[in-house]
Amino acid sequence: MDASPNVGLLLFLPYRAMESRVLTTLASVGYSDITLAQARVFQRIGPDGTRLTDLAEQAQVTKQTAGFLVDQLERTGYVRRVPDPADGRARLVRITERGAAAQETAAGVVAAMESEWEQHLGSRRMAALRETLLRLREITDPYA
Amino acid sequence: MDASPNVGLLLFLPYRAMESRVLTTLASVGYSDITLAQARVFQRIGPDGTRLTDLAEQAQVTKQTAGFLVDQLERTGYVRRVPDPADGRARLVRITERGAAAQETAAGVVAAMESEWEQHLGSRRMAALRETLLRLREITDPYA
DNA sequence: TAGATTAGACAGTGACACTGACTAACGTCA
DNA sequence: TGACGTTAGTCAGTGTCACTGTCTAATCTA
Repeated sequence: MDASPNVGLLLFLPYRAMESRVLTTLASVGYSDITLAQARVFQRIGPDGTRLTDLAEQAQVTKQTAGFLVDQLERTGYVRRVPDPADGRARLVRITERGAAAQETAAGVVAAMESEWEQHLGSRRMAALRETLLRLREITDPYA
Repeated sequence: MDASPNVGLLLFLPYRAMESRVLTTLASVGYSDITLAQARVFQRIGPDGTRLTDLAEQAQVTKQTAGFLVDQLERTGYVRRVPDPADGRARLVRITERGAAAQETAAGVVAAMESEWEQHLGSRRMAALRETLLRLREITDPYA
């Protein structure tokens, strides 16, 4: 198993490396009050706001869990809830200015790490990787 | 972000798909008392047994957490602890027969899923994916 | 043999994630 | 239009996971 790990595990290793780099960088520049689980929900919020139920579905957690995480994000000022004009039952989770700033920082880290990978793999392999993963997504992401 | 998700997220999606398929399959054939966190530790156990500290390092959790998970795996009969002949302080975590049976089932699911992916991607792309991920591992896995 | 290191356990705490039960708003259809 | 099923979200309670800090016993080193 160490000789040739399965592809699932091989996918996980770089994913985890990126995730933890993003989080430690965020913490080091002042966003130390955000956790992994919060980030996973946060990154699914669209530019015009997203409903709690949709966030829960995409992050594959229950509505209750998503609500709990959004509570925390709201308390620390990264998001706020506003009524959904289209549906009186629903509310939209929107990113605040603080949230947008954090998002920008995170995007920078992601870009930097991707370029490190490209350095190591070569741009051709990197492009092929991206394309292959997009294809794989078709059969592994129920929300694509 | 939905138009072109970052590579980190793209890596995560198939990984999660495989992980959850393995777990649900295990549960459906009688191994319903194993959790995700336990599985992550379990799959790092070598054929001759592995020390708790090594498991903790590879799974990137603390010794305490690893010990907690091994406790559970021991209680449900997947592993047992035996003294390490080479070091009186240490004990080796070994896979039991029940554990080996579960491991075989899991390996079957992984193989089936990989072949699904190969069907979808074509064998050439699949081989390239595997090779690229192995290269990426060099710079993203501290325990490679 | 004294001192530093290492393997592992115990206690306590906080973060997630779940099920189940509930309210309120929406949509439909007779 | 009003009863009925559905959907959005919350509240309460529970179990799992992962952490820090502290401790012991065995091992290694000088």
